[in-house]
Amino acid sequence: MSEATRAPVARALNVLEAMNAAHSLHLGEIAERASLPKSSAVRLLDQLVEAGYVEKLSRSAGYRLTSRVQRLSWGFRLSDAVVEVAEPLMREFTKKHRWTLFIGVAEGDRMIVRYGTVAESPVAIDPLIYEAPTPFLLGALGLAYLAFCPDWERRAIIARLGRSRSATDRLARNPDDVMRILNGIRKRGYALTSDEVRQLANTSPKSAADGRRRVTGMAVPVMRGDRVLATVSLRFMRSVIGEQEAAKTLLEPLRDLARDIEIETHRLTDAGRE
Amino acid sequence: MSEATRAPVARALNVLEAMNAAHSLHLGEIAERASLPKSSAVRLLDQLVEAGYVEKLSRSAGYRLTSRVQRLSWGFRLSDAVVEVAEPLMREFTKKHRWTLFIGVAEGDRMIVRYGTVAESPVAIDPLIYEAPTPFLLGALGLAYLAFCPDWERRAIIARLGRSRSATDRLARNPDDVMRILNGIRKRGYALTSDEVRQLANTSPKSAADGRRRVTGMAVPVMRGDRVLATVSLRFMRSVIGEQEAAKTLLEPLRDLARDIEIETHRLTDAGRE
DNA sequence: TCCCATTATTCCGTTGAACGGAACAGCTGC
DNA sequence: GCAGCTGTTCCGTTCAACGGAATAATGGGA
Repeated sequence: MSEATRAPVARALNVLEAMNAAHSLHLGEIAERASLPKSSAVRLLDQLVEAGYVEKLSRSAGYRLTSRVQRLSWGFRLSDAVVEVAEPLMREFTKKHRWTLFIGVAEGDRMIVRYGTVAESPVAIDPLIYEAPTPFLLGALGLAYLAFCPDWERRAIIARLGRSRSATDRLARNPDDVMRILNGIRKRGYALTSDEVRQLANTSPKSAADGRRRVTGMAVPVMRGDRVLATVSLRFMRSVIGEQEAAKTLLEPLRDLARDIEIETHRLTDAGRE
Repeated sequence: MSEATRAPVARALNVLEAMNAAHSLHLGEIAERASLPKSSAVRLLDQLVEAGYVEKLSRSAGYRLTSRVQRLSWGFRLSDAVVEVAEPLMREFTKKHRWTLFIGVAEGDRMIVRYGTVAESPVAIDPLIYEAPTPFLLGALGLAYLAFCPDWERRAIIARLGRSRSATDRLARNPDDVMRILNGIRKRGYALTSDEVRQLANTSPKSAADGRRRVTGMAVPVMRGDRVLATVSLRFMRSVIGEQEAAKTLLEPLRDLARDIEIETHRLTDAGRE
């Protein structure tokens, strides 16, 4: 028992990683890549065989991963990767520019806020509710998603929203209005909470959306090909900085942030092994 | 300490699987899905966090998988899945029809024999060498691959073989001959070792291929869309059963086998979770 | 605002599983 | 046939894993 943390699970996972990275799957190489004595490697491999993740072929052929290893990462989606890489970048952004950021992903017929830099911002605007679902049409996050997602996806979502029981979703009943607003967003390159929502809300007298909101969200998409992986929204108070000025000074950094997230996500999910 | 195998690694892997399958990732659900007492679940989750596979968000938000889980199955390719599902089906086939089967996948500029039902066959023809690489042009396995793979892939492989130092690969120097033979195979629906190889070998006087081989391979592809995942070859002795008769009596079962492998592979790799 | 039900977290004594060095066995190639 | 290498098995030691129970935090409802 020499040095590093004697933790069987970490070692076993190291073995699995080693097998995923290795070329040949002989005991020697596995043990070496996992930095384990061979006797330990054998024991752990036996357990992995027992558990069904690894198959032992023969003495000479060594071991092989089984399809069961897929179950260990099935649930990890691209949207999780985006959020993961986005978090540190978002914190950095907020430390520099003060305003709070939120990132959201689409899930079914609504946007889910997955992270926010509330703790890093000196300006406490919104509380952070993890995994908070918000209607597509009520915030910059959702509007940005709809504006930049592929056409077929946009049609599908809006059609579904129109059939929804929720009052806010039913703003999508006039697809023409929605499409006009989304076209404006696409042309401009970013979504704003206030004006677009106000426009939609006015079509329905008793809307929950309040035209006099003090806080505005400015959102841009994080793309992957033609798909929108997530949208990032910058929240600022109109009493401090007007929308014009916000767009002038903050839009560029916000777009850079989105681009950085795209690049890092790509590296994280498509990168080779080793 | 109650019942089942007290093995930390198996438990930890259960936790990971549970997290991949779960909807919400609160301690309660994770522990329940993994059939663990909560205190154990916490301990294992801590280890997974420590090892970087899981992230703890907050008390209320629970846990989340990190992108690192992908490393646990990166190396598992479709070609591995094919071989895995093929093995029991091949054994069944050989028990029924006596002759030995081999399955091979393409890897770079050669075919790799990944499994053979040598143990199940009463007729000992070939030894089984796991992971044995064989040249593309020297066996039914490789010829079947080349015949049925997409056109762009065929061109690429043949071009590369033509540049190879190996004498057998260099049979691909006359692409026209090769293409003519492959066309024949495609039209017929299966590849044979003997005649095609003899034709190629004759173009090069001192070839390793022996026209008087006693054993013939009859190979069909296992497809996925337009890609060839693997090829399966039936090996029989010409002294016992002629090629005509083999095709008449064994081709149909062989094709059924290939189809079954295709179906099962699809189920294994595309199936939903839970 | 307080209280209660629910859920997460921490503690701790016990125990058996994990550990690796070393001896042994099996295969390969010279 | 022998030498060298690689995988396998054995075994005494030790400490990490274990889970029940006490404790703390949370959130919802009145």
